[in-house]
Amino acid sequence: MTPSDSEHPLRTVSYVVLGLLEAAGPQTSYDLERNVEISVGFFWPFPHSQLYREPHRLAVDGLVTATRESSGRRRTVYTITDAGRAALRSWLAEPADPAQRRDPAMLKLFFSDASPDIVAGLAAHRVADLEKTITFLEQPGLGGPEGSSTRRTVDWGLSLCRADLAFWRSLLQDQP
Amino acid sequence: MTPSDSEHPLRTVSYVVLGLLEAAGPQTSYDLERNVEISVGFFWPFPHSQLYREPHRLAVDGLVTATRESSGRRRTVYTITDAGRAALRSWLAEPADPAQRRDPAMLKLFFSDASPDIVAGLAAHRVADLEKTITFLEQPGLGGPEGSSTRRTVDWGLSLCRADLAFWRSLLQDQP
DNA sequence: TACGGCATGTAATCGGTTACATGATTTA
DNA sequence: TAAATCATGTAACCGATTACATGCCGTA
Repeated sequence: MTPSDSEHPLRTVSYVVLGLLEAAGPQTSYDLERNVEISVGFFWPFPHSQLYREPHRLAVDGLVTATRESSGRRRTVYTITDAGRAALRSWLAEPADPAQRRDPAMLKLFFSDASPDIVAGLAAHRVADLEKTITFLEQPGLGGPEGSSTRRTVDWGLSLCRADLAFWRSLLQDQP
Repeated sequence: MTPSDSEHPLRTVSYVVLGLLEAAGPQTSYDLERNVEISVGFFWPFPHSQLYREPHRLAVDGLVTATRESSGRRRTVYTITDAGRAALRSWLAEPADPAQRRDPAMLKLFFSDASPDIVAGLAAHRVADLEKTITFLEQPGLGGPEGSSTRRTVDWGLSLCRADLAFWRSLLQDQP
């Protein structure tokens, strides 16, 4: 075992950084932020400060290299290393942890017996939000070419949003 | 404004505690843990330590009362107060924050271009997990009577899991 | 009455989030 | 050239999670 690996345990954000560097080439933290925003961040948001701190950590462990511009904005461009690629692939090969859903509206519905009159408004808001999201995801060309991984992500988002929408709509019908 | 309210800002877990105390009556932290486990926790898990610390905080602000047994396990039973009920209802009436989804499997799929051969295994695991979950949720009588809020929660979980399952299954078919 | 597991609680770490701070480009 | 916004980064707080620690209770 080389001394460069096995330092800090990696978290989800680590693999997001590694994955984006692998998929879209060397980037600054700002580039990462932009790429997250239009892809992963849509269903797994990070505050931007994580995208500044995390690559720095990865550099310490040798999973990325950092080169800082000597003039101008002196920004840092990160590049994935072979060790980084290995870590990424190893993570990809592990079984995935179970999914979590955090839906405050659902929570309120669950406790709505304490004031049943809120259900209609809750559902109406949820329906409007989901319709907006679905419209966004249905933009032609959003996910890229058929069969690409970004396209699959969008399709997945769409099907889950539609199921969610159907639920809240049926709730509206049941108690108008 | 009385001095007892308006202290700490409340978080999601606060309302889960208040909601459970309102719905299921006075409880100990352990009772809360059990109730979370079979309901809310199914889609919004908390570590048990939160269910010990949070009611304590709520007691400080007068949203619950705490009575400690003087013998035996000396456990603390919490009861929601009128102020607590008011806080709960006020939260219920506010518009809900948008839902978040955290799905590590989806993340791996998104980055799977770095090693495409993992997709089949990923999908297979996901399908198996989702089938197990769905079987669990389909247990007759799990959600309680038709039209109850727990029942609606279960129905919602079912429809989302089914949409998720359909997605991963179609992925398996596309690339066997 | 001894033992094992259930129940109860607390302490400390670790990471996410918020907030601040500054410099570089662009545009009016 | 001044103002506004974009880009870049850092620091501190706060809460969630992990881990520990202990005591009660049922059972053998």
